[in-house]
Amino acid sequence: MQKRRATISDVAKLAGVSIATVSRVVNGTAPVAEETVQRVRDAIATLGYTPHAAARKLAGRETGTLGVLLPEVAAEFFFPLVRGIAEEVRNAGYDLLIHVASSGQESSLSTPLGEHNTDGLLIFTDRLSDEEISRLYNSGFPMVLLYRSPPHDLPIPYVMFENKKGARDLIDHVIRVHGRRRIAFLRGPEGNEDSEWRERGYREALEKNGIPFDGDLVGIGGFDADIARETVESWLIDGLDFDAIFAGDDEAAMGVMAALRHAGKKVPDEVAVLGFDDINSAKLMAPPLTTVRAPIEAAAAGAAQALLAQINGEEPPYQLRYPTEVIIRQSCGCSG
Amino acid sequence: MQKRRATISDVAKLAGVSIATVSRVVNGTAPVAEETVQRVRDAIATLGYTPHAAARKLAGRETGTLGVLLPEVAAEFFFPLVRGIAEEVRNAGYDLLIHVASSGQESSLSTPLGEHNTDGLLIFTDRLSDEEISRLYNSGFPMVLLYRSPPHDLPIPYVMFENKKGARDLIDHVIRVHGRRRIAFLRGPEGNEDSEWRERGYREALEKNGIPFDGDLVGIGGFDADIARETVESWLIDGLDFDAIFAGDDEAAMGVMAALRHAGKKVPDEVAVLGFDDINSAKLMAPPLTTVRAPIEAAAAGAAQALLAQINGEEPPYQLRYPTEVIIRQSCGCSG
DNA sequence: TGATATGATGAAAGCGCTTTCAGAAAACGC
DNA sequence: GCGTTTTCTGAAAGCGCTTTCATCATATCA
Repeated sequence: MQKRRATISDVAKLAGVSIATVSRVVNGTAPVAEETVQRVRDAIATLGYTPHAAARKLAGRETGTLGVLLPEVAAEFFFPLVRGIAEEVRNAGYDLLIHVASSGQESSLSTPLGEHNTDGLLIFTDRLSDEEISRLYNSGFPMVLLYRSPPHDLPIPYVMFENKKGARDLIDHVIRVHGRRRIAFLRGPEGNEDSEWRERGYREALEKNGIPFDGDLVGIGGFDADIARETVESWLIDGLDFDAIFAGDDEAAMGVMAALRHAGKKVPDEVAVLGFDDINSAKLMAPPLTTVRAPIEAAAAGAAQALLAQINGEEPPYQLRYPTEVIIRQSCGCSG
Repeated sequence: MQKRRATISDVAKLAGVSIATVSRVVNGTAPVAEETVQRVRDAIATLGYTPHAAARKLAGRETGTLGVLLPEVAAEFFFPLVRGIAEEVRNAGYDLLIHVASSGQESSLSTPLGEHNTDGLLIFTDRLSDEEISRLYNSGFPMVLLYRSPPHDLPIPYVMFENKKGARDLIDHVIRVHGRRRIAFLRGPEGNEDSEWRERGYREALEKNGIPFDGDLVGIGGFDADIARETVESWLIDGLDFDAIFAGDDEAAMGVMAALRHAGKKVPDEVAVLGFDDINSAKLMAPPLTTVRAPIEAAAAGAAQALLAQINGEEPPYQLRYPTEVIIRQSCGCSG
């Protein structure tokens, strides 16, 4: 069934030239006579020839593909991210190898990604151990980290949002404008840096406004709707007193709203709800979510560019910090 | 900076064996003396050797990677899909090459995917022309189609949901149980087969219950929250009369709810809202969305398995049809 | 014990491509 | 006109690996 696919020598034979010439017209790496080009083109067309990627990579020094390491979790957050990367990578003529790290396999980027198989790595997962990252870095492998800073203070480029400032401004708003003082906070996944910075912003805003930090008002949200929902439900059962909840991110905010709604608590009258990221559905929630806009797609594209720059031997920016912006909608108490 | 990476011959030299032997211990393709194995293992460890994927692919006959062709659009729908595929593919020891087709480039799967570069393709996009698909099929290239049937009745395996039945049952519910009769329908993207089947189910339910089909009640939703929202908003302005909206999918349902809420229409009292897919946020909407559950992840995994089977020379199932199930929540009028 | 299977290894032939390196042909310079 | 570029093209050397094929011990059998 599977007829042998055409190779470069088939094309060469048909066109009556050498394989070197075929390679040259395919890649445009050297001048070839117009007439010859035409003959080769025709041969390629009639044979339906496609260059074999592996052979190409082996012969050339680059693999022509970039890897992305993603955690297993599904989140709306991911799509702009992948889109931003894919766009940039494609424009640069690279392929994108995506590796979704399962919780099972720890730092095994053994087979798919890694030095021999990609020209560079975009790492967005805590699944890769610090050691592995150090090892890759030390071998001079190009990479950039997404939303986490490098281990051991290694000078690996990374992209981050202005989490602290965004969170601070957001909390400040709900305190100053809406007079909230019992503001709860839902932490993201264990060890998540975005979450740490957001918490710092939260604390700073509290402090700035003379509100003492209360550990009881901090729970886990895991940047996940279901987890956040459970936390809030248990708070409700415990009779915890709060008049606002900063959910950590928008996904969690969705769970928070569901819990509140289920318990008959009015948002924002009784409890203000605040998110972070401004994912697409934020504006569609009931009530529309007041949140902080993080330029996810732009940041992802920036990361890809930094990686590409690095591969091309340029000095990439060490840290890419993307500005955030408070988006006022109605869940804080403002009127639409 | 970039020190030359260790190759198989470096390992062979260090271990004092031939490269053939190294290859054998790495792949376990032939018996090797225990002592030799150990020496080779040590050499690999001290050199930090990783096999070069391209070389491996070139030498062996398989590329060891599977391609997925995805449309550019971001949807929550996507992630379970990718997860299902990634999981299956990884378990089978393959890499996953993801290609996000941009609207710009038509059917150009020229470089990244295609015959020489992957062992098989999972196609989920209308970006690939029928001709291209036929061509690939005729060259015996393994592939499976996601959520679309093959062009020209080619026997290409494909996976689909029981869209019609799900939609029919859903609409039937809202008619019989809640007495709605002016049920609007929002079509998905132009040419989308899922949407076509859902519409058929919608019409069948209408017919079965003696409700004449009314073209005015059909609008475009594009499986997209923003588009759906606009359509409903314009309906509201036009004063269109309806007491239920089947949004086509859950994303669109979210937009529908936002439009209705904005106009002060009560859901479900004045207007029932129905979705399709049962994405994660469906249960978190206000009110929780009555929808049809489509086993997206399972279907994706099934598609991957079918592709793998095909690659291994087995006869894959021609059509994989995944059952759907109506999920009653509150947006239809039922009480939680 | 001689003949034969068995186990462990190396040599070497590619896989399909890119890329020097050179040579032939054509164009140029004075 | 004859040396010198400039264009165009082919031969051939790998890229790092897998995989026969062949070889040489060693183990097994009658």
